[in-house]
Amino acid sequence: MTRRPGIDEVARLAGVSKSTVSRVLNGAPHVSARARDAVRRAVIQLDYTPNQAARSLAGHRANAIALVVSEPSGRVLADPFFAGVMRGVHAELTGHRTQLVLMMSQPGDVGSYLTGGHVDGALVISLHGHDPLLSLLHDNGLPVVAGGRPLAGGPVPYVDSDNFTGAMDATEHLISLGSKRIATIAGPTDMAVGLDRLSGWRRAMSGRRTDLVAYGDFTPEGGASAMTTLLTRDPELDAVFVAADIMALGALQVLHAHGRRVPDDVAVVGFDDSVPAVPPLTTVRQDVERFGRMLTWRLLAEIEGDEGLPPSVLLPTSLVVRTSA
Amino acid sequence: MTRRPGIDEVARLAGVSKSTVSRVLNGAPHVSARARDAVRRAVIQLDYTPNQAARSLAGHRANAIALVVSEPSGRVLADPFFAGVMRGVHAELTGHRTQLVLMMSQPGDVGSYLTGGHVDGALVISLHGHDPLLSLLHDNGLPVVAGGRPLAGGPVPYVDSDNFTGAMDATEHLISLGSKRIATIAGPTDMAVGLDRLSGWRRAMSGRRTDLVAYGDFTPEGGASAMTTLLTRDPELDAVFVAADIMALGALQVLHAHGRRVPDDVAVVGFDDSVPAVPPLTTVRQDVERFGRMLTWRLLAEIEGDEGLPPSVLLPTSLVVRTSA
DNA sequence: AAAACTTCTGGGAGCGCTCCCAGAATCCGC
DNA sequence: GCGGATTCTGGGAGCGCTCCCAGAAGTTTT
Repeated sequence: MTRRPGIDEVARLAGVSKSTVSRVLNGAPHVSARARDAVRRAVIQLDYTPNQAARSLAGHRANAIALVVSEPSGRVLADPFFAGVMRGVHAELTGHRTQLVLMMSQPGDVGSYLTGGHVDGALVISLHGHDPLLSLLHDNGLPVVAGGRPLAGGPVPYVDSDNFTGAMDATEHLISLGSKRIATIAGPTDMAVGLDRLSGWRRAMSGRRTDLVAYGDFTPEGGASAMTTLLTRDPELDAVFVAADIMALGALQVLHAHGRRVPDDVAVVGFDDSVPAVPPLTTVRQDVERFGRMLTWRLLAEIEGDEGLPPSVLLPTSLVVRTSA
Repeated sequence: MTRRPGIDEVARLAGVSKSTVSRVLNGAPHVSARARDAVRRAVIQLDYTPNQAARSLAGHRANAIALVVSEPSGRVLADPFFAGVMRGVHAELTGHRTQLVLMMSQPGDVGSYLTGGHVDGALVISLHGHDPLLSLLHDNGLPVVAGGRPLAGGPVPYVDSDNFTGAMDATEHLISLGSKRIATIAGPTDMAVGLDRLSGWRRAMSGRRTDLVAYGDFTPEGGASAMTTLLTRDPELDAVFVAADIMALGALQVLHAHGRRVPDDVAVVGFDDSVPAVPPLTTVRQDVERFGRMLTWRLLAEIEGDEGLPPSVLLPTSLVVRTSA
């Protein structure tokens, strides 16, 4: 490993001072074209890369943001939703010389690291219940944006999909198909995404029986056991709104095992448009990559201290009709 | 944002010198119990967190490793395989005060950042063809471990699943079931994982016709179009070994659309044991979390400069028989 | 009891940048 | 043409740590 050149070697080669090299590197004003070119050439010739550590130390900036997955189990990592968000985050980050540091938070352990100035801001997703992480970070002055509305409320801006409307649309579609006994497999009740999709279902179901509710945890297994419960409670049910495609996968397996044909016997609508299934799922699409980009854009703006930002953003969803309903 | 306490404030409060505080923080020897306790108390009282930037700068250590996803498309992020690996990586990292920096590499852009001393080592996964990234990093003296055997060979240690044997087992299972016309949907030919699984199929098929091969790119869509091709080439085929569950999902959709029952008309075996499907897939299981842990352990050992390490590791696979074959 | 270690401790020189300040060069208006 | 504003440039003081060195304190050996 050959020693890396430092900024003064670049300065020497370019025939200018460290200060000028620094200015060029950071795109600061007040640099003559001649100096700029000389520095650029020297940088290339030496294959110079600035040392991030020194930069952070001197510049009081970490040049990194954290993506905090507030879920000990790591369940969310396996979720296609998360993968899409991450792609979006990454897309928005390119060109910003900002690194992405991934953290999985076991409640209580991550706070001091984050507020310790190691990152310039944090994206927190998959937040459960009244996790104090968000307010902890916010109170410490760290720019934070939540992915998904935080149940606890509070001053932290968030980006979310319009889960309520999406769920309502999905359920209305089921109703328009003539389904009579419409059940739902809802998400966890300690997350807004679970609650909101359930509310959407309830809203669309007003005037009908709304007792066919079972809960899953956004895993295929959870969807499967919820489906089993529902089938026991009402063997005659003829439709299910499943609050996540990933749970629908499990539900479909159970339905199949119980000899129900989809959509003939039981119509199924999912949410997310994230997985291919047999039969292809009618589902509510959300643009997860856009979600990730929005999240990141919002955080970077927060870090820059931009004014007049929307406190929070709600992204639209759309129903995609395929064969499962 | 209140100013963070520095190491000298801790030193003052504990009544010792900066040097001693530093020793305690880094678990260095030659510190009296009295001094150690005093420092520990001061750290807690001040809620002190060391500044990583300063630490890296002074210590010539970044305290971070990179997980490089060598795939511009970001396809791999949506793969459950990747999610599992990441969980493993994270699990192995806890307790190592080492951060995980995620990078997606567009060929050529990542090298200089990585060799620039911003990370202590790199995990490179989803490597295609003869991507020079690996040798670039290695030649620059950066500890690297590849996830999946690099096609280009070379001196870089890797961790891989025993794809060859797994594929062979899967195919032999199909043969033992009495299938006569066994096709395969193989992975990309510019990745060892694609090649090795294909070789396993070929090996098991020796003595039979091996022309029923179509290629996919480890996406459901790729699996679907490969299945369509195969069905056109031989409408009578009665079994398929699909080199990834995620592709099997697409293949299943196509089989269903073409009126083929699984497993009655066409038996299907997948690889990865990563997705629930209808019908439940017979597949080759690999322990992806273990894969990630192994990868990380190997890299950390490499960074520590441990001697006598196995150059590479091959993890076993096992056939899980369910209903699709 | 002195010599020779060993354990512990503090001082202080960097690590490679950024950014403030002050000075040099260049520009402008009247 | 000359003062004043403006653009450019270099010097150098940190940023908050680690780690080397040398000295103090304590232990063992001869």
